[in-house]
Amino acid sequence: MAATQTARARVRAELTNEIVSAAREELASTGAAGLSLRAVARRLEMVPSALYRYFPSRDALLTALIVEAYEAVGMAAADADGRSGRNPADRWNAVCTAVRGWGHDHPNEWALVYGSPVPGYQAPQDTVEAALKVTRVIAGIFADAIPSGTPAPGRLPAAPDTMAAVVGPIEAELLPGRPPEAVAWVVMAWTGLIGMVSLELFGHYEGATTDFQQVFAYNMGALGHLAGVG
Amino acid sequence: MAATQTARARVRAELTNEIVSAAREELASTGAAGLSLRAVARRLEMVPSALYRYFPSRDALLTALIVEAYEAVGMAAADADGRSGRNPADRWNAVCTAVRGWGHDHPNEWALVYGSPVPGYQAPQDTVEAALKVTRVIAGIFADAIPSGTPAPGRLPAAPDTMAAVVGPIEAELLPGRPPEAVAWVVMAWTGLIGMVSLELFGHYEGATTDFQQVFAYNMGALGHLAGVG
DNA sequence: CCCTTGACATGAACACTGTTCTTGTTTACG
DNA sequence: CGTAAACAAGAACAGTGTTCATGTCAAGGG
Repeated sequence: MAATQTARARVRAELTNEIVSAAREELASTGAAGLSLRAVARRLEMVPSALYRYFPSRDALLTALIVEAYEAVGMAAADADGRSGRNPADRWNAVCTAVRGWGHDHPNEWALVYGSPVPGYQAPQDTVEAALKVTRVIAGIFADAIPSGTPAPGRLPAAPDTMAAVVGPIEAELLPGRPPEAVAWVVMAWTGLIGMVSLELFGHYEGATTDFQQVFAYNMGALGHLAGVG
Repeated sequence: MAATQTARARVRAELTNEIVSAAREELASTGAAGLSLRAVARRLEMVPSALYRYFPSRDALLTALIVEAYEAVGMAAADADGRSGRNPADRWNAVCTAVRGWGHDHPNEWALVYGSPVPGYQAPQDTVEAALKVTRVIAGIFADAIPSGTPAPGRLPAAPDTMAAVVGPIEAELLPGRPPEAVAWVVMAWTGLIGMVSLELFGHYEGATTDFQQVFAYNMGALGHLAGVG
């Protein structure tokens, strides 16, 4: 029967969620590299091998967490964008603040998705789609800030002719009709945002400043300004 | 006697170097998280516990590799800077290319220093000094490009008054007498360079472009231009 | 010169890890 | 009702970092 099937499937889905939740808590406390499948099992009062009925390997569990994290940070960015007004600069700054805030609240999840990849781990296709969420938000701001057909300002060096072809796929999807430089702006903005939060969370500004929040805000503002949403 | 002491100390130093070398090879092949102390011992035909005479823990061995990597990438940057001419734009581009090239040649070392920190690992003071090498090279280019006392151009929003105090320590050391915005430029440039290479090596531009080399070159050029060395 | 001290190497052991396999047990379906 | 599949349990394997007791050897002092 379909009802019994769904019953079994439902308890299975429930337990799968519980496993992911336990893994998330474990990740939050011990970090990505130290995430132990056995510790997750202990937390659930299960035997380690039982987890293999739900996830074929530790990497599969990690993948679930990665997708979750990508979607969470993407949601944080989208929410912040939605709550801010129509001004591109405000939207950009709001997104930067939100993304950085999420990273501070979930440093281990951040390291999991934006840190060094686990050796031998090959990102499945599920993750790359989830990873695009933040990019889409940023590209959306730029797409609104740069009307279609706008010529490139002289502030930036002209992109080489091949640039459009090089980044063709994402340009067509996210920034149709915009000048080829626009893709570079989005890449610069995204790279600057993710890069700066990463380097901060990974401790690379340690001792360089007494109030990184201020440096971050100024730099993101400047970056947005230069890239065209200022 | 001093001679005998140095003899023993010398063989000890030699063996220490051999251990680090073996660890470096091991790192290059298996990655940072998979670096196994026992595998290093096997490579040297030693018993694992013997390594503890030379390094108190696996983390200490990692620290040695981290310092080595920082110095290597810093050397690559400094060499490229030295080989290029006096034009700040050329120097900046040369450094970017060199740093990215080093990262491509040593992806695991890159992940070790710029990737997610090992959980529980606390960076000793040795590493932070070595980590500054690249920063110094970049700051040197900016210091030469921006004569002391130059007012900030209107291209960037003015830095808040507190900015100078916030980043005071490194400003005084690396960019004396430059406008407070100069520090932000260096931070932006360094962040953009390290961030972009990191995100590339960690696979975050996968599928976004067919020729990342070109995107990188263009973006670094634009970044340098905007930050004042163009 | 002997003899003690300390550095070194060894191998066994401990507490872990991810993963697999075998053995029941329960649950759904023809 | 009986069968086949899903599940849980526990033991086992190979691997990890680290510690400890034991043996071995060179250096230095009395």
